[in-house]
Amino acid sequence: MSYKYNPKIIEKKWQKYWQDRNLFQSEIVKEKKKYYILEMFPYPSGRIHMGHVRNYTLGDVIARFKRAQGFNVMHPMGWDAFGLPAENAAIENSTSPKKWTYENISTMRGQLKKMGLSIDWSRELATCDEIYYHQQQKLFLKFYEEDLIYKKESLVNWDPVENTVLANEQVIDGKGWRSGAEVEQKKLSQWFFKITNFSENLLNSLETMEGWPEKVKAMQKNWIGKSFGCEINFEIFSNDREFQGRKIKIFTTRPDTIFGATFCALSPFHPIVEELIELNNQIKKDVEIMRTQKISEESIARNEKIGIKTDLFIKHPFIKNKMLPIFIANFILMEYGSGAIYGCPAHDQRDLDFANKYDLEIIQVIDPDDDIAFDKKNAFVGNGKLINSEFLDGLSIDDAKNVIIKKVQDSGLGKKTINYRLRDWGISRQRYWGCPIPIMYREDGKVIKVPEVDLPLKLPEDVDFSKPGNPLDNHPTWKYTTCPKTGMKAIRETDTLDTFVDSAWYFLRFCSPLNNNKPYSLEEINYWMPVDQYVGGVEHAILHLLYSRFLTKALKVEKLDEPFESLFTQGMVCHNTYKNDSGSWVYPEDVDRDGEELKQTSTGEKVVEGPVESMSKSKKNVIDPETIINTYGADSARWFMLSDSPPEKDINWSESGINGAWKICQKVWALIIKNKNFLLLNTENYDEDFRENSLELMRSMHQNLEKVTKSIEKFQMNVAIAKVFEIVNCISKFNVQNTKDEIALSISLKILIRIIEPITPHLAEECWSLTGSHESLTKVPWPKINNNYLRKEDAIIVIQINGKRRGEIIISVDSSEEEVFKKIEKIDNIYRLINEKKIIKSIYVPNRILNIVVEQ
RNA sequence: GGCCUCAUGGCGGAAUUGGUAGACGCAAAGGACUUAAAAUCCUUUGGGAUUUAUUCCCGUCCCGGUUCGAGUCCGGGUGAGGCCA
Repeated sequence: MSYKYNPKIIEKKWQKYWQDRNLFQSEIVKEKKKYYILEMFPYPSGRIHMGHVRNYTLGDVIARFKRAQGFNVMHPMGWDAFGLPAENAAIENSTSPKKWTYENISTMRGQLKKMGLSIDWSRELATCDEIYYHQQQKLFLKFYEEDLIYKKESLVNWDPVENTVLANEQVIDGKGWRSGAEVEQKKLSQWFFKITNFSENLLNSLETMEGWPEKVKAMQKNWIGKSFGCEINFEIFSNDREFQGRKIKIFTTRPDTIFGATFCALSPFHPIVEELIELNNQIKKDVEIMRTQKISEESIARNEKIGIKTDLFIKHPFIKNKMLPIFIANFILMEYGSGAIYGCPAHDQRDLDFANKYDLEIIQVIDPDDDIAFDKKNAFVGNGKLINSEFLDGLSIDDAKNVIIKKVQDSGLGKKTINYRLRDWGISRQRYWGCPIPIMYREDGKVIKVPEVDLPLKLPEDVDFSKPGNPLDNHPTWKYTTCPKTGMKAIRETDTLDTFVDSAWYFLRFCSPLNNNKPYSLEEINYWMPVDQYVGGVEHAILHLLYSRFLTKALKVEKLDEPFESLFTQGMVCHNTYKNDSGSWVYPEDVDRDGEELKQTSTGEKVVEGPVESMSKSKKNVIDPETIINTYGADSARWFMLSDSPPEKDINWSESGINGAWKICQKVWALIIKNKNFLLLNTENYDEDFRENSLELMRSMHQNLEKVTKSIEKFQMNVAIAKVFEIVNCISKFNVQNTKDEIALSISLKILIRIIEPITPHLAEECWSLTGSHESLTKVPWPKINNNYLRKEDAIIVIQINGKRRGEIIISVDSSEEEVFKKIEKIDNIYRLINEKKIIKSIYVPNRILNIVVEQ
């Protein structure tokens, strides 16, 4: 047998072994405790990348670890397979999105299998499978009936050249990514999920979700953005009888500043504005320009604040004869509050910028608690006491809010309101490669559901991508149909569903992926859900995770309220970037190190090393996982992904890192081969009665075993790896002197093999086969930690004088303070420091530290 | 601008949650083996001082505090990152 470990042959061998025996197939076993481990499923872009390797290695370690601990583990895999890139590929390579997607899936499935993941492939699904979107269409109709889905006019990014709707990420600097045309805002009728019905629920549940990172919970909390505010109805003052005396409902989160209000601003989409533009051509022109601008919170913050002055005023409710001018302003969202605000320039930066621009009055109503000077450029938004505010004077901001809200309510002017930043979830996409929406519009104007028996409503395959716009809409026949009840002519909905809908329930579908009658089976869900551990990138902290939580709640599946018990967000994989003289990015494998100089192999150009950044195709700082697996083996790649950096932090890919991983795999193999005769010893009943160096070995084995176990549980894979190193070092140094030692060594080697299985499963199985066992290591339980070996006979006690470390002693465990004192008298260095000095006090922590405080 | 994280050797990072700072790995240097290289193995490695020791001083971004004792807790600052503006 060779001392050199050859992963190429051995990894293939065990992958086949696992597959042939269906070792990772999972089914309900009522008497066993279940464990559902899930990693965020990949988009089938073509090939796996290092981010996937890290993500799925982490999940697989947990899956294998939990299996070893006796859990009934489900570890499925699928494909987030709908989406825009398939359409882009279709246009570029004149292939069909379906063909492109399934080919990619096939490639990537092969790559994942090469990683040796313990996945239950019998549960594989792709969201573009008819069987999957068939069930999703049923869910759509269910939610439509329950009034959780509705249609309304909404703004979209419109590319006037491509004649198509753009996703936010396709708008770059306000221009279409492909055409470069100025993107316009266009109103389209679109489908929405009433996620806002669940705002409070989604917010409250966060409190109880202990398995989630605080960071992610904080992001979701901000996103939902609950705030208390006040609606106040203001009366319009105008010379025009049309408007005079009418009311405008204004929303504010700062009702305390009402005496500092100096203007009113309306969204360009406000109903009053609709009337105004009919009367005044200039306003109409200006508003129309304003309406084409992108309006989002972000762009509002960045864009210049622009207002259109109207002839209207509102009457201040508490200051007699005070009139505030009404503007139409580009920084007011119709979707937030009531689409109308009053501006208090002294205490809101946005309002101040606006007031300065249009030369409006600025009235300070808050007197800062601290001596902070503020001026015409910087609004004061800190804490303070009310001034210039009549009956509010002298109150704190919070008190003033309560008083004014009460006053507003008592006088019938308005009411206290709770406001959420969270908007309803727009799920319409004017795209082809997505789940068709099972709705049709009858010629009499009625909206008709496609009957369940007619589902799935399939995507047509003969589509033409050469024309701009939505291929479904352009299809010559697909959208023309007839109402099944009346026979009237009808036109199908040509929007498809946002791919976030696909991924918001796939974790439920994994429980019964082949069920053709229902989206999910209750029995399976009751057993498997919730997901015990979800692992994925933090970039999905808000949308995907919030949508998944919403859908789970909306489905009301018995007691299931939250889908993911625990969440872990792993860091990214980074690499150095390289640029050549011509300024273009260079692939790392195309860089040659010639002493200090870097050269591009293919062109001979000089190369400059740039900063370390997350791997991305655009910067070419990518390493292909398959190349790495072919060269070093999957086990080395897996080891590297877990070592060094904590999983939640970014990891930097390095040649020396993967080399180190390769070396340790070889080292373990060499260690096992060297001692393979001892592996055959029967160690079943030899767990006690070790002495001297074998006792030493057993102690460090069990101490480290405990640390490995706890570290994996805490997701500190880098620490677990460090402890495995210590175990390897201990065993390597061990000298066999008698038969007891042989047993101790044999036990230790078997522990080592068992605990590296989650990390390097192929290597571990191969080593295990040398023990004479004919069983897969995956069936062998995790080693038991024997507490006898954790207990020590001696303790090292650190001696401190006045808090400074002055030495240490070794003394039997649980010695008293007196015994420790007795012992240190014999130590010159310590004795000389405490001798003839008055001991003021001493602090003794048994088995750890003795601190003696002496008079200086 | 608001909220939230984080800051430890040349590098990635440990540290029983207030109790020996720098585990483990990488890199580096020296040595062994070899005709040579690779591989492997051994030794050293936070900085400084000296009397080279069971020595002393400094040291976890900076300033201050609490404590017998602070990388860990509190206050202030600086810097980096994230989310929301």
